[in-house]
Amino acid sequence: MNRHPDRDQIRIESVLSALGSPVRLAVVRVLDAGGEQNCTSVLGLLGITAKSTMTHHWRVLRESGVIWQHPSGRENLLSLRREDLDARYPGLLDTILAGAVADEALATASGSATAGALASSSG
Amino acid sequence: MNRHPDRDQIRIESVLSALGSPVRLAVVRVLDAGGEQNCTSVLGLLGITAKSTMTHHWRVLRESGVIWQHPSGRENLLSLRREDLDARYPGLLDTILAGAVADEALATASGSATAGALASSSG
DNA sequence: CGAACTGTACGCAATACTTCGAACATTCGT
DNA sequence: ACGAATGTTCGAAGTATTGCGTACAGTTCG
Repeated sequence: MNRHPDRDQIRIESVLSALGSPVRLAVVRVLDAGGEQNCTSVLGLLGITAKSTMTHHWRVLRESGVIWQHPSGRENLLSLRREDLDARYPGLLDTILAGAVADEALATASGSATAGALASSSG
Repeated sequence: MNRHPDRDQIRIESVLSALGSPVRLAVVRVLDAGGEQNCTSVLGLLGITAKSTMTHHWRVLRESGVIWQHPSGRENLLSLRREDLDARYPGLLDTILAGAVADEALATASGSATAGALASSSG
């Protein structure tokens, strides 16, 4: 049921497409900062209210090879596939993550309300 | 008329979203390998037949800050915004480009017909 | 077993993306 | 001015994405 792609099945187009969404990029940032978490935890840090909406995004991130998703008890733990992504595309994840931070610095300069959510998760 | 974003206006989400499309990623690879070219040249290397379709993609790439597009005579020359992208997201472009090559190596192992188009442009 | 908790599956509506053809604007060569 | 070449703009069709609510499945605790 998990449908994780093999490491060699991961494609850059799918990864970029998955991370091209503000919601999913935010998810990745949360996972990078906070490590393995359950769906509700990540959901709480975003502006999405419906769980079914996020189930869709987990799916996109999972099937593109960006995240692991493995059940633990009644929870479904999410984590970054760092090892695989770094192996296939060295530096990509860090560059994108750093880019998101850089973007935020410019966005806050213009005045953005949603920018604070991720900034607070790093402290 | 060209609607190029300023360097500080570029956002990683837009860049990733733009490059998440197979067609546009291929365009970027062609521009990286072949330098400044006109639309028809790039169009010829892809499987798209309609010029109006590519006009849409130029627009996406241009407005996301990935390419420059400047008229020269009756042509419209396309080129990568390497300096700006490298300044905003150091290493991102090279990593993605390298990732596309790496993907192709795995894709050709499985047998892909479209893979050859880009491989030949790097020689 | 039954209740609460966590997350998925399905269907639906709104929106965006992708692609194309036809018509138009601009430039170059004569 | 005329014709060829290069792209853009517009309108339209097909497809994909996004987000939500409801219903459902599995786990934990009493």
